[in-house]
Amino acid sequence: MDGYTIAPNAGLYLKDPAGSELGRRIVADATALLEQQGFEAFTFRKLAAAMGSTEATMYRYFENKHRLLLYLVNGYWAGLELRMIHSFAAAHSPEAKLRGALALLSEEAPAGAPFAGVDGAVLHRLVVAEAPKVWLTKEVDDENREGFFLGYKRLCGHLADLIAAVAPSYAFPRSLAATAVEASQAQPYFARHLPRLSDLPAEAVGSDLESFLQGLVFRTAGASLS
Amino acid sequence: MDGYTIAPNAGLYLKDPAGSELGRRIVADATALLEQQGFEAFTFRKLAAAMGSTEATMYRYFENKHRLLLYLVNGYWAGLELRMIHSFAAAHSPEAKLRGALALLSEEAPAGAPFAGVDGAVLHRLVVAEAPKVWLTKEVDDENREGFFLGYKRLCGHLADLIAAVAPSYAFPRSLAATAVEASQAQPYFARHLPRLSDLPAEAVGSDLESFLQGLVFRTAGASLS
DNA sequence: ATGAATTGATAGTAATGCTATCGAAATTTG
DNA sequence: CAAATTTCGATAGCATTACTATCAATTCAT
Repeated sequence: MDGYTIAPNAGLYLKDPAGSELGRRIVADATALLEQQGFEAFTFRKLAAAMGSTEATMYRYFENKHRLLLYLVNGYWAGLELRMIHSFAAAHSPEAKLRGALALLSEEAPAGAPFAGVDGAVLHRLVVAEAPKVWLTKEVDDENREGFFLGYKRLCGHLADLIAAVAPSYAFPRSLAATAVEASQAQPYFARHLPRLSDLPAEAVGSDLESFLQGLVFRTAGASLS
Repeated sequence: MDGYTIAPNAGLYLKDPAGSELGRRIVADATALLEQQGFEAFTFRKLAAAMGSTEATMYRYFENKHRLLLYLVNGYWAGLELRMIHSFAAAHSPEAKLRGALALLSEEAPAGAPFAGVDGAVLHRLVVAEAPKVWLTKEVDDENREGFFLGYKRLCGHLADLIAAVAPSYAFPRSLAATAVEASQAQPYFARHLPRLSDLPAEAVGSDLESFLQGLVFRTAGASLS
């Protein structure tokens, strides 16, 4: 957020949307429209119409809507990583860092949005509902080679490192980290839409989610909980 | 499989594909083509061409490709539930049942396919790669009301019941059950395509996945591992 | 054997994803 | 300040997709 920026976004756009007013409006309006319509129903035509521009212009910034979604999702993860790193400064033990990281994952309405003019809660809902579609495609391997998933991998990496630090003998720190992050996204969604798949309340999930995640990670890794 | 069948598939088709030779071929060929092309690139036209029939005929069995996918995914889960229930007969304690259930979840190439002429391993890969798309849509709530996710909810329900039996004081049995099932699907995918998100080997994931899941569930719930 | 259901064949429509061209406006550069 | 370049809006167009409709041939049930 401040000063240095983690930007694993290169290659995701044709023209950097952060570099122009129009580009920033595309990102902001796209986030809102994507969240409201869902990825399948979202089109560049609708987006252009909604912001009084044209389809061709959208294609000048992003190759297609899949890349646009990837850009947004990546920005979300990069923002989360930044806040996570920031939170590490206040913690002194790896246990405390891990606890803080899991608390961050449990926030439904992240404070600072990584994009200007984008509501953090809306972006969060968008990511929860659409992010898996970003890697569940036949192009995963190509896109992974191009570094399009670095944001997510780095976020999980921090968590995995902390788990390994807290419980050096645990055999699956990366799997556990990824599982916890996935659960932090899936559980609130299930709580709201498929409540039989969750014990969390449909709303104000935050604190329950946090204690679920803490238990999941600390106990599985074999470290005591504080 | 034998005798009584769990069939939460009503409403997913326009005409029961299990009731005709053509219908069964549609299901079998669709599974193969979906797995090979991915949901986005898959079309009823291609399917019809591949099996020497016509697009219109596909639409006589399924409203659209989303419903078809739902039908396949549901069948997969129903089949898994059946094998799980079957495995319970051999186990005597809830611990043993839970352990057996997690072992089943770790199989990459399930033995008995729920559809005639469908390779279990192919269906498994299809479900891993496409299943989340089935509930990550704007129509979740409607489709949930129509019972389209019963297969998955029941499967997770069995697991949650066992967790609750094994660790009655644990607060999040359902969340843990769903998280374990999700991880059983996501981890092999990550191992193969985004290996930094997993500690499992890219292939022959089975036994490592099983020990990861066992640890995840038993230790989180607070029961000892056998 | 006859009526009903099933399928194939073909056509057609609206929407989607994407590319191309052109000129006006804005911005940069010399 | 003028010229060159980039940016953007406007419009058109095309192949594909998702889906519906119609009709005749065939199969199936009674």
